[in-house]
Amino acid sequence: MPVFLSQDDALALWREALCSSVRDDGPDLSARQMSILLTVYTLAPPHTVRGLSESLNISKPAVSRALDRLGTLGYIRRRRDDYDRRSVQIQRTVKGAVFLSEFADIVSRAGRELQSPTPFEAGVPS
Amino acid sequence: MPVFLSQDDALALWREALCSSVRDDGPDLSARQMSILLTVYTLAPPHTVRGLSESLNISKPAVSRALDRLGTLGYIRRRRDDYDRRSVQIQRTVKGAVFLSEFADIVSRAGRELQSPTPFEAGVPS
DNA sequence: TAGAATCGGAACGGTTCCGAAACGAATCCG
DNA sequence: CGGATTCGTTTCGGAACCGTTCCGATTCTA
Repeated sequence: MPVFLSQDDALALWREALCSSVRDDGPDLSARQMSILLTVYTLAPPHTVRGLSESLNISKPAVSRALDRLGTLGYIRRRRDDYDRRSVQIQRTVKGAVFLSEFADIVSRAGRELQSPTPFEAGVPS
Repeated sequence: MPVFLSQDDALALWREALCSSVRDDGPDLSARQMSILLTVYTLAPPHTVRGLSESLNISKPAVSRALDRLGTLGYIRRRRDDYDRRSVQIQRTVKGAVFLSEFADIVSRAGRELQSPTPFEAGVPS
């Protein structure tokens, strides 16, 4: 079901979740790295370097490097495709699933704690 | 008003919004950089390097460098505090407000489109 | 079977980031 | 006044990342 968020709520939700993750010493992933990780874990496989590169509009080497980083963190694994041995399939790991599960909790909690009154108007500088 | 999100919805919302931003060639901000930007724009001023460093559990030089990056993008501005000239106040800019407003729209749209269309749209092998 | 196309990744030079330590400037305090 | 403290920034060596280009391996195709 759809969820309707005002601009202020959207930013407050994002801030609360992101700051919580940062405060708890979560890995400092870039937007690209996080989007790759989420794509691999929430959309149907198979996931390849080329597919991620095209769907996210990122260069192939950038995807490859992001996978290096996510692999170092233990969040994904590369596996050669047996039917097309040029290809590599990106696979999920238990550690990555745990990380995203905890992250989802943080986002859920941030949503639950949303207050209606705008903390401060997102306006222009004085 | 609180918003209740299941784990799956939380991750789907985050993925859809983040991937949209990445696809549209949005700046590849790290979690730390984005959390600083959101804090400056959605919580009441004044914002200082030390305050951000403590509230986000990041080292002071890391905050200073993140502000360099956000300043280069034109999203924030530094301003010497006239009452304590050791301090620097982090100020908002029109460009930063525009960026966050557009980002909020992306998040809102992602929420609105939750669990509606095309569960298996991407990455289907040819 | 030979050539073209596709796959992921390595090499390259340049930029950005990290934490620790040290810094100048400004303020506080004894 | 003068020493201690606080503030933000700079420096350092080392690591990660960027896009471009190129490469070996594999598969497709004529």
